[in-house]
Amino acid sequence: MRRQVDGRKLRGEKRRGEIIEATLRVIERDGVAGVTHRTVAKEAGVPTTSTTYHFAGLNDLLIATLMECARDMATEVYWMIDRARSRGSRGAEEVANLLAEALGPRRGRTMAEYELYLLAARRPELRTAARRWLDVLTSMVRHDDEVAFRVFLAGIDGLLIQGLIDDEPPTAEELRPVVDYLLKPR
Amino acid sequence: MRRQVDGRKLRGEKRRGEIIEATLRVIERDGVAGVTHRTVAKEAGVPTTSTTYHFAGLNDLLIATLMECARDMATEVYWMIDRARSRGSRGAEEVANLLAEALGPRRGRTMAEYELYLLAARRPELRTAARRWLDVLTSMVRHDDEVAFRVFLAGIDGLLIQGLIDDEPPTAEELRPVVDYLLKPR
DNA sequence: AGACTACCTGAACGATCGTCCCAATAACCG
DNA sequence: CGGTTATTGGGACGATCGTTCAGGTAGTCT
Repeated sequence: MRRQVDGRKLRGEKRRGEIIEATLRVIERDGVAGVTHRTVAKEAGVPTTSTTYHFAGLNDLLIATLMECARDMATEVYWMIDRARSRGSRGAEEVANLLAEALGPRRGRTMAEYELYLLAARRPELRTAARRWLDVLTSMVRHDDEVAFRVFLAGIDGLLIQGLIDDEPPTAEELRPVVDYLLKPR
Repeated sequence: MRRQVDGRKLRGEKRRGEIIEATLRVIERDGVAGVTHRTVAKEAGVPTTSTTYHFAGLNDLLIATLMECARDMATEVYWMIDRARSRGSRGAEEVANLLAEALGPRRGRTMAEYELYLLAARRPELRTAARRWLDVLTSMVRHDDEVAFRVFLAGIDGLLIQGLIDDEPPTAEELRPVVDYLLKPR
């Protein structure tokens, strides 16, 4: 039974985490295409070979980044649903605000998430991670609403993607009627 | 007034078109990341320098490919709407079938379209081309249904993207209830 | 203290990249 | 027919890529 952890491993895993965060920043700025050992290392402020030491290859670095990203997405959208529910009929307003935020100040992050999403489409080993936030949300909802909830999630994805190619990001007010209609029960 | 076109330019534009088609095939197979002068040239069966002659750079090649792709998408979805309308209440079935087809046999093409979509998010000069099919469809619909139609288009996009990260593509039967709910009037 | 091990890093390798250069070809114009 | 021009294609340049390697540093263990 080891009571004292290896200080070296602690620093190593800390640096590993910093590299992942730097990778995410690079993807937000330049896209997945801009991710190389050297750009990530420069962003993280570490030597080039450090990224090859902590990750078997560039592929593993992207996988680890998607894992981290998926975890963030899941907890974030979890709290979004929670807040929207607690506000009752004002839920639509809350959703519209969050969409406008994702397409405005957090636009880079949203692009990064969908790029990793498409990366998962080509690499089966990434799919469970990419699906995680969908699964988390689906498990939160009543089973008799399953179809309505799937439509809701699909609508959110579609609004975000279409909002990404707008010349200027849509405001919460513009999004509001669409979200209202999307949430309106049949 | 020139009545006789230059035969050289005709062959040149034909080859230019072949390069664009080859680029689209490369994107379907390996993604935008796999697009280089050399891979495209090999796919098209032309020497490497031919792609740099007909396009000012790799960037222009991707732009031209997105243009072509957007044109195809617009006409394709135009006929989808047309067919769905002519079938009246069976429209939902038609839409579900087309979604299943886009996620099954035409999965590579669907991935390529969304990759180019995200590319447009980063390059403003591509946005009008990427938005073309949205605009074409929006102009087809009655103005009092605008919100409902936007929700419909967003739902289609969301279902396609989510279907791309499924381990096995959803069937038309699985898609059917969701599409039904999506088309159900409020 | 000495052996051990995990972490760190500068240098370098071969491969591939975008792009340029220039000669060759062939269709068009006068 | 000679001159012009658009297209073709082989070769090469410098830059950058992923990855390897060998040596150096510093915590941990006996």
